[in-house]
Amino acid sequence: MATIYEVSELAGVSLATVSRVMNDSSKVSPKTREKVEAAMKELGYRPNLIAQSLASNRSNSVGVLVPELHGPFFGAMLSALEDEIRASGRHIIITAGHSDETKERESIEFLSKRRCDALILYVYGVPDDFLVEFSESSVPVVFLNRLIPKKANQCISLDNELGGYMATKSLLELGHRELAYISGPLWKRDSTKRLMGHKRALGEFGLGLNEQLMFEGTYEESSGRRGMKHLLASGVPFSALICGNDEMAAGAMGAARDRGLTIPGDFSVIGFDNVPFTRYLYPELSSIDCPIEEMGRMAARCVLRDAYGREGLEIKNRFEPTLVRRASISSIQ
Amino acid sequence: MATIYEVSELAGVSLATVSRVMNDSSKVSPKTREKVEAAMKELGYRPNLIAQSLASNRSNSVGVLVPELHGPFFGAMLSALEDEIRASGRHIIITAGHSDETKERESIEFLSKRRCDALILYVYGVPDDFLVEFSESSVPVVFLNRLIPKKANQCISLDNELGGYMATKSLLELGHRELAYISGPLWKRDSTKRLMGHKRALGEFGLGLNEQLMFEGTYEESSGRRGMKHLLASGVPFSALICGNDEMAAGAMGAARDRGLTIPGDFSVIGFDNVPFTRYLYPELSSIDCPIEEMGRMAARCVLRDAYGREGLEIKNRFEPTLVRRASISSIQ
DNA sequence: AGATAGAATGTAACCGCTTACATTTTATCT
DNA sequence: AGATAAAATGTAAGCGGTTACATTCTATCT
Repeated sequence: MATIYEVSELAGVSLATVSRVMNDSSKVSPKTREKVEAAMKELGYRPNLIAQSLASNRSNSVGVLVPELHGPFFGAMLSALEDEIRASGRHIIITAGHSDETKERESIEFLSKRRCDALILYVYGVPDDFLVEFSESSVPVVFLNRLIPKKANQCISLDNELGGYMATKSLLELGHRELAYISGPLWKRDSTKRLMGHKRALGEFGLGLNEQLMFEGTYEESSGRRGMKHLLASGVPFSALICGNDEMAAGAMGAARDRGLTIPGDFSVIGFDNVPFTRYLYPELSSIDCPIEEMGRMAARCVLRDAYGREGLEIKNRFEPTLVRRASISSIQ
Repeated sequence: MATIYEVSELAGVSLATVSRVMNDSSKVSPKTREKVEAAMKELGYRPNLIAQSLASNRSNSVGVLVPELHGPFFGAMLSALEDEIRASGRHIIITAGHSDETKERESIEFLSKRRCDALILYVYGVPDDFLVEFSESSVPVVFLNRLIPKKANQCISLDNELGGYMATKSLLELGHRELAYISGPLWKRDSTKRLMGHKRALGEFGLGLNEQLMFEGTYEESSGRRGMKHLLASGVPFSALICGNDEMAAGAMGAARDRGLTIPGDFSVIGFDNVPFTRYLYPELSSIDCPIEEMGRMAARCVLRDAYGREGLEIKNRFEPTLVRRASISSIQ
C-alpha cells in the first residue's frame, strides 16, 4: 500500500501538502492539488485511517453495544443508526452484550480501548451508577432505551410505562375485565415499566392485578408458549392477553391454537414492539409500536452533536409508543 | 487517559517492558511484571488499540459487508460471526451495502482504508472479476453466500440450486403437478439458482416451467402479496406454491387468506431460509433451512486461518440446505 | 523597484505503541 | 573468582499521518 511519503515524492510536495489535499481543500492551490491528486491516482493511494486516527486523536468511529445482533428488534435500529453515522463519514463498531453484566462491562472496556469517539450503549445488566461514572469521562456516551435521570439529555428512551398502559386500556375500553399478562423478565426495567403501565390502567378501571393471570417470561417465543399453558392451567378465565413483546405473543398464540382456541374468538391478544412479523401472523397481531428506527437515528444525532460538534440538530430524547390495532383484538362477547 | 510512558515511569521500567507485560508474558520476570501491573492499575491504564494497530501493522478487526442490517436473515449470521471473532479477541466492523454495486464498492473502499486484517463480503452487486482482483491483494477476503470458482476455498456458500430442487421435489412427491413459483429478484444469483433447482426437479417428473405460474418478486413481503394476486388472476390452477424466501411466502399467504383461500387446503406453500417467524405463521410454514449461523461461523474461521494463522481449524466451504416440513404442505387432494 | 500582507507550502515534532538489536543482569559451571 | 550462556531489560527508530509554527511565494500597493 502506498503511503503519504510516496505520494509527496511523486508529486514533488511536502507531506503536509498531501495531508492538506486530503483533509482541507482551502489552503492548497489548484495546480498543486492537481499534482497531488494525480500522484494519488497513479499510486492507487488509500489513506490509512488508523494512522489518521492516531495522529488526529479522533477515530471517526462510534462504538455501539446492543443486547443482541439477532432477532427482529435490533436489526432495524442498527440499520437506521448505521445509515446516519455512515452518512457523516464515520462508521460504527458493534458488539453484543447479551444483557449480561459481565459481558457488558467487557464490551464497554473493549470499546473504550478502541478509542471510539463516542459510545452508544443499549445495556441492561450494568447499574446506573456505573454508567453515570463512566459517562463523566471525556468520551460522549448516549444511552439507548434507558432513562438515567442524571443524564437525561444523553438518553434516548421509550415510555414503556405508557405502552403497557395503552395496551391494557385499549382492551379495557373494548369491555374486557379479566386480563392475563405475560411479562418479559422482570429484572429488565422495560419489562417492569410495561407491567407498571398495565397496573395503572387496571387501577383506572377499579381493577387490580390478578396474580393468577400473570406469568413472567423471558421475551422469547418459548416462554410465551409456557405462559399460555400456565394461564390455561390456572383455570381462571380471561378474555384478553397482553404480552410484553411480540415473540412471546406469537408463542402464546401458537399454544392457544394447539388447544383448539381461537383468537380473538376465545380471547384477544396484544403484543409489544410491533416487529415486522406481527403482520404475518394469523390473525394479524395488534401491538404497541416502538419507533426503534427513529430512536436509533436520534442516538446517532446525539453522537454527531456531542462528539463531532454538529449544530442545529433537533434531538428528541423521549419517545412514545403507539397502538397498532390489527385483527387479534376485538370487543368482549 | 494514561499512556505507556506514564506506566513505565511509575513502574520504573522501560516502554518495551511495559509493552512486553501487555503482550508477551514470557520475557518478563515475575517481580517486574507485578510492578508494571500495579502501575497500570493505579493509573487505570487502558491501552490505545489504535496506536497498537499502527505500530504492529495489525488492526485486529475484521470488516464485514452485508446486504442489510435489518431483516430476519442477517442478524443470526452476524451474531454467530461476531461471537467467533470476538472470542478470538478481535472485533468486526460492519457496514451495509444494500445490494447496490456502487454502495458495495464504497463499502469495500471504506473497509480497505480502515486497514481491516480481513474482509468478509456478502455482496450481490459487484461482479466476480472485481472480487477476484480485489482478493489478490494482501488482505485475506472471504466471500459469503457466493461461489467464485477461482476462489473456491475463500467462499462459504449454500447450494441454492439444491434448495430449489428439494422444495419442488417434496411437493412433486406429495402428488402436486401444477406448481406456482414466486422467485426473488432474478439478477441475484441465489434467486436464479433456486429457480434452476425448481426446473431441474420439474424436469425429473417430465414437467416444464409454466411461465403463467411464475412471478418475479423482490424478496420482500409486499412482492409476495403481489405475486399471489398475479397468480390468482392468471386463472391457471395450481395446487402448490414455492416462494424464493419466507417473507414473500408470508405475503402470499396473507393475500390468499384475503381471498378466502386456505393453506394447505386450497394449496400448499413452502418458503426458503427458515427464518424464525416461519414457526409463528398459521399454518406453520414449511421452509428450506439455510444454516446461516454455521456459515457465519465458518467465515469467521476462514478469517482466523487466513489472517491470523490459526491452524487445525476444520473449515467447510459448501453448505447444503435441509427441508423443514411443517403444516403448510400436504398431499394433493 | 521595494514594501507589505495574505496565501501557500515546508519543517519538525508528535500521536501511543511495537520491536530489532544492544546492553545488562542472572544463573550456572569450572 | 572468572567465564559463559541465557534471561531480562533498555534504546532508538519506526508505523502513517497531523498540525503548529516557520518560511517562502504571490499579489497588491506606493
